[in-house]
Amino acid sequence: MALEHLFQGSALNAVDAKGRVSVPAFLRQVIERRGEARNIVLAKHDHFTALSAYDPAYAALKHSKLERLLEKQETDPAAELEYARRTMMAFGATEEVPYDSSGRVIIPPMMRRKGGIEDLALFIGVGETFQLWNPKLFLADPNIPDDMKDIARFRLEERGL
Amino acid sequence: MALEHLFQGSALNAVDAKGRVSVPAFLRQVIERRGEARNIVLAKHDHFTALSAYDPAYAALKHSKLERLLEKQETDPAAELEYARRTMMAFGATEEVPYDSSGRVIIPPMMRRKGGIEDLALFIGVGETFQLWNPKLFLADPNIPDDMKDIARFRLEERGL
DNA sequence: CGCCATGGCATGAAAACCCATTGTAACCCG
DNA sequence: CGGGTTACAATGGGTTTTCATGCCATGGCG
Repeated sequence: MALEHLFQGSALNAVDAKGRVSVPAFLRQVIERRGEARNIVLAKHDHFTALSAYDPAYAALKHSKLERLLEKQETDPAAELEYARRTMMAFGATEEVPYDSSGRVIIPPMMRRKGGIEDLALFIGVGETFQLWNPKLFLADPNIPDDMKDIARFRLEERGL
Repeated sequence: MALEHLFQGSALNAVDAKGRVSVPAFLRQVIERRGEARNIVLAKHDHFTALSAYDPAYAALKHSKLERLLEKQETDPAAELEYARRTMMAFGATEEVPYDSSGRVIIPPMMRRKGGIEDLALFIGVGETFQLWNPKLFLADPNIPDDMKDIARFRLEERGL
């Protein structure tokens, strides 16, 4: 598989009182180039207290990826259990939300809690998908490279924070 | 992988008050031969206080390389974390900027700071990618060969600096 | 009848776009 | 070989468009 259009770049946007955020235009462009949809799929990130996001078309791709993973591991019962867990997470634990004409989505309350999102959302493109972080949690996470944290700090500064 | 068209040569261009720079025509030609895009991807250089730049097609190539690496390593959690870090650096820590009809890009403020770029940008083609340097930092860096510094000095002289 | 969710509108800042100027390098023609 | 001319590159400035975001209007539901 080789996706033509990849998510990249970073931005820090405000979450308003209603839980709305502008999805950065450069990410929306990728979504709309990949397919027709003006929706994004939100999921809790596998390893981080953050949200993972992508376009609906990518969800299908993700499914086939999981299948390939299973096939590699043949008939190992533990692997099958792992597969069941992952597919459940990949589809059950997600929410699809539309963005309006000005590019804003409402982050569903459950996702907002799962991702630890408060009044600021740090968007980070990571190729096939992008992530939404609470910048505070991003800076506190020991698994994030320092160079990335510098970027988060810069984004905060840009806003005078 | 072996790219057909390689970046080579050097040039010294002005950064104007708006943060704009002309990307040298001979570098733009390589970008446009490699793909359709009229964009460049900017990233902080791994080792130097300078920027690394390339075309979007090269970014996609980099991505598929990372993916293949991951699939080889099965589902080891440590490997997945490492993959997450790498993709975050490769895509989150970069910015894609378009150049206009006269071949200029605006260097985003964050990149400008990370690369130490002030009012002059020294472009250096290094094959698969090219670099943007503050000529002052270039001349001061002990890791740069003297012959390269001579070139930088010559570019400065050309401008009467 | 009031409240809350949702979608549309208004604003200020930033970025993309367009045109004009200058210098330089390639080219042509005598 | 030289002089003139043309083409293109780099840069300055001004104008329009887009973006993020606050605010308001609308409408369904209690």
